[in-house]
Amino acid sequence: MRTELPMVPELRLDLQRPDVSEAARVAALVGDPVRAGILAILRDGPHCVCEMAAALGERQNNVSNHLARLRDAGLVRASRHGADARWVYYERDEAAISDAAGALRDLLG
Amino acid sequence: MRTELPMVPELRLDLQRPDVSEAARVAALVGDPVRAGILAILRDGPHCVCEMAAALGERQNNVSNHLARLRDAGLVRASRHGADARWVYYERDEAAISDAAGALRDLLG
DNA sequence: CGACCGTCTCAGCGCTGACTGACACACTCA
DNA sequence: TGAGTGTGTCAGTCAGCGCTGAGACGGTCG
Repeated sequence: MRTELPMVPELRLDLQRPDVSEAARVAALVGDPVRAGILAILRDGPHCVCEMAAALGERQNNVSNHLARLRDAGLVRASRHGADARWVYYERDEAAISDAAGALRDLLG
Repeated sequence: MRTELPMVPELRLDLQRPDVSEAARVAALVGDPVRAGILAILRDGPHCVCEMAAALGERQNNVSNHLARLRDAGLVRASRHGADARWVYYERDEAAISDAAGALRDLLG
């Protein structure tokens, strides 16, 4: 039972709408299990699409779709393999991910 | 241009599917702008539903719906006002929110 | 060159989830 | 007791998103 609540209800209707668009945008991206799994797999270095698809139990084009979302958001980068350019390796953009984590930390304290 | 990539493509199909269910669950919750706004407003102490609805520009029953989602997840607590029990004040459960932030920090580094 | 491979793109479909309106509930006050 | 207020709940509706299949692209190897 909280005692610091005001004894008389005093509505505070002057509250400003907080700007949480960035945090919500990032959280909605990470909120998908496939995209969260991709970011988790890429923690230990670059991987190609087929490796991640196999690890996640998802089809390649599906993983590719989610990778495009993460790429558009700037959270991952793509680069073709030097020896066999058919393989596309993805890696995390740690700077962008750090910014995203900062927005979430600002919201969740 | 990364030079530490293997010169010959060696598929690593032994990757384990990482467990990101908790992080994805939390992120999907925070991924909604209304719920993110609620958590932001509650950073400066308890507020009743009508205050948050006014600040967010949303209807009371809609905010109440989102509060139920956050309540079921344990991120917020509800308590009726001592003087006028019609008002329901919500406050953040900092322990649960800290756990949620930990799961996201573990994923985003 | 042609066959094959890994990846990307996109229309289509199905389903989840947010918003709404109406109603019910708990409480206060005249 | 009745009206009025703040909140909760629920079915209905609809936009949005994820998954799929088919096709196209770029690259490799014979």
